[in-house]
Amino acid sequence: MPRTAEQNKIIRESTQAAIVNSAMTLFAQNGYAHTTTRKIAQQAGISTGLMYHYFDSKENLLHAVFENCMAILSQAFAEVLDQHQPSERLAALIGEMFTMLENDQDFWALFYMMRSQPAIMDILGDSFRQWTRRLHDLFVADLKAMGSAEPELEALMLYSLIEGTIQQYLLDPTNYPLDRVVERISQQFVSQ
Amino acid sequence: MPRTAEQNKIIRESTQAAIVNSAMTLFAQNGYAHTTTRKIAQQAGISTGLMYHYFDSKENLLHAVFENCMAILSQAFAEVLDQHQPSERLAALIGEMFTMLENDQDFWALFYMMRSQPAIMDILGDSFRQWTRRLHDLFVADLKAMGSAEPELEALMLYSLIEGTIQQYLLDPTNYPLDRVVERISQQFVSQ
Amino acid sequence: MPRTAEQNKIIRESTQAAIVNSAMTLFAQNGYAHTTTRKIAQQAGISTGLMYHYFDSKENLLHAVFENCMAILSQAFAEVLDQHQPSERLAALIGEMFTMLENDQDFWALFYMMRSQPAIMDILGDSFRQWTRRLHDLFVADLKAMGSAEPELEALMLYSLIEGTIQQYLLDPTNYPLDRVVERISQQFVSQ
Amino acid sequence: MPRTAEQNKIIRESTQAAIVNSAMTLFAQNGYAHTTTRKIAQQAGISTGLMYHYFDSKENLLHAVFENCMAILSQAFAEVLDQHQPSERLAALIGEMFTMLENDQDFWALFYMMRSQPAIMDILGDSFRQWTRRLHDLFVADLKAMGSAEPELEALMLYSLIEGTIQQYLLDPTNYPLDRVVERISQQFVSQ
DNA sequence: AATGAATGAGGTTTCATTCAT
DNA sequence: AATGAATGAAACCTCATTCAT
Repeated sequence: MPRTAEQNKIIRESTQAAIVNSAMTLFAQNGYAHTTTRKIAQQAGISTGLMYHYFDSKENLLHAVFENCMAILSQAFAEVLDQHQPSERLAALIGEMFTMLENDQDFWALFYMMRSQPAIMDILGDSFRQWTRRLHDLFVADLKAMGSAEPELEALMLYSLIEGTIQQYLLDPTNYPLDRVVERISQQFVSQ
Repeated sequence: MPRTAEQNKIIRESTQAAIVNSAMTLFAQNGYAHTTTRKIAQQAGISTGLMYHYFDSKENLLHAVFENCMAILSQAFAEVLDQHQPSERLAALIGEMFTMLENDQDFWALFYMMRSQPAIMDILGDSFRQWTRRLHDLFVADLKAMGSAEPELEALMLYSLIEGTIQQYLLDPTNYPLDRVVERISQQFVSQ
Repeated sequence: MPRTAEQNKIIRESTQAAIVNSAMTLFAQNGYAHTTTRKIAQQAGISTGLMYHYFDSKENLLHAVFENCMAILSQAFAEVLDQHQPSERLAALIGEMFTMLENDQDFWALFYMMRSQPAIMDILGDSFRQWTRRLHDLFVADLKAMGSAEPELEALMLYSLIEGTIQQYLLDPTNYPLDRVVERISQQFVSQ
Repeated sequence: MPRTAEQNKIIRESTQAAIVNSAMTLFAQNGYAHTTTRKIAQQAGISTGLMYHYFDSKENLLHAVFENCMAILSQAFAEVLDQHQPSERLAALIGEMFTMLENDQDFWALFYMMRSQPAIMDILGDSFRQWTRRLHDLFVADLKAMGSAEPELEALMLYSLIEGTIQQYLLDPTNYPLDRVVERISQQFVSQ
C-alpha cells in the first residue's frame, strides 16, 4: 500500500527543507562555487540523486536558497510591522536586523556573498533590487511619519549605515563593537 | 641573438601587468570561480602556459590581484595625504573614494566580491582586516584633529556609511543618487 | 474487500498492455536510449515502481516490445494467409505491409530502429534473423507457386525492395511517392 | 621554443582523425548511446579532456563523424564519376557501394544506425535527406542517359533495392549471397 | 496491485595545471 | 620567454532500479 498523499507531503517538505538548509549553511561558509552538490546532499543526509528530485540544478537550488532568505526576512519584518506603530517601528526594524545578525551570522554572510557575486547577480539581480527597494520604501515611510525633512535621502543614509555596519561586523565579529554602533545609529535616526 | 637583460625585464613587467589587469577585469565582471585561467591568458594576449611562468597558480594570481588593488588604493591615499592638512584631509579622502567609484566601478566590485567570498577570505582575510584597520585609524586621527568627541565611534559610523553607499551604488549605478548621498555624508562628517 | 482473481487478471493485462504500448510509441519516437523508464510509466499512467512488477528491467521491456511487434506482424500475416490462395497471396502480403506502413509509421520506425542498434541486436539479433527467414520462406514458396525460375533470388530481391522502400518512405513521408513505388513493385513481382 | 604552426597543424590533424576514427568504430559497433566519451578517448589513445579540446560535445563529435562519412562517400563517388562515361557509370556506382560494403561493414552499419535513431535524426535529418537526394539525382541522370522510360521511378526502385540489400547483408553477412544479388541488380538496371 | 521517495553508479563535461618543443 | 597540446581529477547531473509503506 502506498503512502498517503499527506505522508508524502510531509516527507517532501522535510527533505526539501533539509536540502535548502544544508545549502544555506555551506554556501554561507564556503561560497557557492566551492560547495559541491555532493557535500550539500551529504550534509542533508541524502543521496546525490535525490537532490535532483527536488531541484533541477544547482542554480535552481540557489534560487530556492534565495527565496528562503527572503521568506525569513519577510517573516521577521512582518512580525515587527504588526507589533509596532509606524512612528516607532523604525527602531524595531533596525533592532531586528541586528538581532538577526548576532543570532545568525551565516544568514547575512550568505546574503552578501550572493549579492557580490557577478555570476549570481546575473540570476538574482532583479530580486535583490526589489528587496532593497521594498526595505527602502519602508524606511522612507517611517521617516516621513517621524517628520523627517528629507526622508528619501535619510533612508538612503540609514540603509548604507546598516549594510556597512553588518559587513564590518562580519569581517571581524569578535572585535567589532556592534552594540555601541547600533546604539549610535538608533540615536541618530530614531530618537528626537 | 638573445634579448638583453634589460629587454627581458621590460617584457616581464609588461606581461605581468597585462595578466593582472586581465584578471582584475574578469574577476570583477564574472567572479573568481567563473573566470578560467584560459580566459585570463587570452584577454592578456598570451598563451595559457605562459601564465604559469608568472604565477604559480590561480590562487597566486588572486594574491597578486589583491596586492595590486592595495597598491592602487595606497597610492591614491598617499597623494591625498600628501596634499592636505590633517584637518581637511578627511573630506579629500572621502572625495577620493567616491571619485574612484565613479571612474572605475570594476575596482570596487572586485574589492567587495573578494571580501564576501569565504574561499577568498580564507586566503586574504588578514590582509583585508589590516587594510580596514589602517583606513579606520586614518579616520580616527582626522576626526580627532577636527575635534570629534567620540572619534572611534564616529570613524566606525563613517566607515559603514561609505562602504554601504558604495555597495548600494554598485547594485544599481544608473538610479542611485550618488552625488546627493556623498554631499550629505561630507556635510555630516566634515563640515562644522 | 480484496479484488477477485478475475478482476486482478484484467487489471494486470490492461496495465501490461498500457506499458508496452507506451514503450513502443516512445521508443519509436525518441529511441531506446533516449526514453527513460519514468517517461514510459508516466505515459502509461502508472508509477515508476509499478513498471517493475511487470517487467524486471528496461531490457526485459524491450523484449516484450519486440514480441509485441512480432505478434502484430504474425496476426496481420495470418489473416492474409488465411484469406488468399498461395498463388495470389504474395500480392496481398506486399499490400498488407505497405498498408501497415501508412497506417502506423511508428511501427516500422520502431522495427528498424531496433534492428540497426548494435546494443539491441546483441539481445534480439537471433529473433530478427528468424523473422526475416520466415518471411523470406513465404516469399520463396509463393514465387515458386507462381512459377518463378529463381524463387530464392527473386525473394531476396523482393525483400530488399520492400525494406528499402519502407525506409526511404520513413526518411521523408511527405514527399515520397509511395503509391507509385508500391504499384511498380507489385507489377514486377506479382503480375504476369 | 614553441612548436611551429606547421607542427601544431600536423598534431591537431592526426589527433582529430584519431578521435573521429575511434568514434566511428565504436558508434558502429556499440551504438551512439552505448559508447562513452571515455571509451572513445581511450581507444583514440588520448585523455578524456583532450577530446573536448577538439569537439565541444559528444553531439558535436557525432556531427564530425557524419561529415567524415559523407566525405568518404563523396570521394569514392567522385572517383567513380571521374573515370566513367555517364552511360556506364551507374554500374560503376553500384559496384562501388557494394565493394565498400564488403571492405568495411562498419561504415554502413554506422550509416544506418545513425539514420534510424530518432535522437540522431533530429540533428542530422536534413543532411541525410540531402545526401539521399544527391544520389537519387545521379541515378536519375544515368538512367535517363541509358534511355529509361521512367527514370524517376526506376531510380527510386534502384535506391530501395540497394539499401535493402545492404541491410539484409548486414543482418547476416556470413550467409547472405551478396554476389548473386548484386549481379542480379546490375543485370536488371545496367545491362541492355 | 500500487506509489513515489530514495539510491548510487556512471556519464558528460570543465578546467587548473603540466609538458614537449 | 613562449606556445598550445595534453592531462586527469573532480564537478554536475541522469536514470535504471530498489524500498518503505
